[in-house]
Amino acid sequence: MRLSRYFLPVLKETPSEAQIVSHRLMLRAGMIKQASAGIYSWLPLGYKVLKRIEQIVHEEQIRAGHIPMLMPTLQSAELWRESGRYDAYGPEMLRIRDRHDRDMLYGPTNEEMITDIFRSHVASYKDLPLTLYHIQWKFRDEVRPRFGVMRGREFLMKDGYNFDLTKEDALHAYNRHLVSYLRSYERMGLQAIPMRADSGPIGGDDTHEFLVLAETGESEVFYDSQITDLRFGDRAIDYDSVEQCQSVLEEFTSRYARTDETHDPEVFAQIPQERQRVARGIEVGQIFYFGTKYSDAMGATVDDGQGGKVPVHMGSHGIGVSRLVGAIIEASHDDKGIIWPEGVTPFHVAIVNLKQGDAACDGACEDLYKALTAKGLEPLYDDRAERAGAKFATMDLIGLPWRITVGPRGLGAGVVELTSRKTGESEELSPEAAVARVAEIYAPHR
RNA sequence: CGGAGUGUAGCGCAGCCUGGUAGCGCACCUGCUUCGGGAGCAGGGGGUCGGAGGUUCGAAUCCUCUCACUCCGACCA
Repeated sequence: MRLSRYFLPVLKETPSEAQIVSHRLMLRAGMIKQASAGIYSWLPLGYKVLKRIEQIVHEEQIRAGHIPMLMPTLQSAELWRESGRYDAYGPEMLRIRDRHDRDMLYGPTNEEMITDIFRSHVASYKDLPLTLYHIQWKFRDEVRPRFGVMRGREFLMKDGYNFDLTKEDALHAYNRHLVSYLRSYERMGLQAIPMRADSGPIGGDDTHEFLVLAETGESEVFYDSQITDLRFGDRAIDYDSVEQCQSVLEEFTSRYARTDETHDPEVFAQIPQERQRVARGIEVGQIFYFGTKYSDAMGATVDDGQGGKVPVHMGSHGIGVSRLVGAIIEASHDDKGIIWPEGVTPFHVAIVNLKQGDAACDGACEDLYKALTAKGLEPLYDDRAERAGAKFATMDLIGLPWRITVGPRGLGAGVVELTSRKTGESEELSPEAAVARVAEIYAPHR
């Protein structure tokens, strides 16, 4: 993409409504524009990041054997009356009446709808296990939306639902989700710690929340410092293996890690003092096992193969996709702007032309652009007639992890400069070597 | 939902108390100079001061109502 033809409305000054760094940077980098309280338009740059995150979530869910689909944003109140949640959910649910006076709602979640789909089409234990998911906009009419996309009213969420014959099978689904979530967050350059949590309005017995540590997090968290040394890494995992998934769960949940909702000071005190940590975190996902709560209420049963019908065991699992955009920025920025992890960056590499209009510089940039594109990379080429400082400031703000700087001085010596946004370190390379180097950097991310 | 605020150019703000030609910085347009970390000078365009009603010769300014948004707290992917 050539910056002169892109739509990137960056701001030099910080809009006054933004309090936390991710919100400020998203506004300044031209990623979002507020439409009304807690509701945002995603401008091109923000949209790109959102799509990258969504793509990672899809890939990891599919890898785990979960099946993508799409349910609507608007739902009929009927299903919610059946489960008993139409009244129970309260004013957070946005209720709408259509022209025929039918009660509708903008879905805050989809347990009812998915259970309805399931019971319509699945009647036998032979069709289990089954895990369906979608990534769709949700609406929760928060009393007080704030922090930009971190606590919006409309938000994009991946929500998945597993259907299993037995509790054991459903707990395997729970573990499978935990593993797939760990992988997903790591691909996004994040460390998200599973913490024992409270089930809230979804209901259920077993639940973990995934939290990204950040000073601006909304939840107070308590953990054993050993947990932050854990990495899932690129280990091979067989998602069908009960043992493997179980052992990952044990590895990542055996140490103390809880939110303030479930924090137990007595247990916490048993951790060696030097390993006790109190911090703040951002919730970026949650997994639940809730047994037969919805299948009982809504009659989702299967033949058990022995002449009887049994309600299926279910769980639901969510990743806050739009919230992750903010969470990643909270976890990765400096005073100049955003620093995108390679896995989610909107463009792979910046090309900064220091002397626009100079035949040698323009030509070298064009060649770089073509060569990078040919490698399947997406460069953002700053071809504006701006001064060097302005171009650097823009690129630092929007946070592309790598920048190739092309100027007459370097070109005279046959080199361009490859700079890491994160470390600020530069190396001088021939244009060909720079392209090869960038391709190599991104190889593990594609 | 309790408490506190704010709405004036695309963004950041001043003006309001004490009514009298709507202003500053950034951004934008034109020209010249500049050109490896948000350039300088000169010129220029852009506002029914959130909305409605009222008081007044006259309202951004005073009064009433209303809408929107933000912040603190309690609640939540």
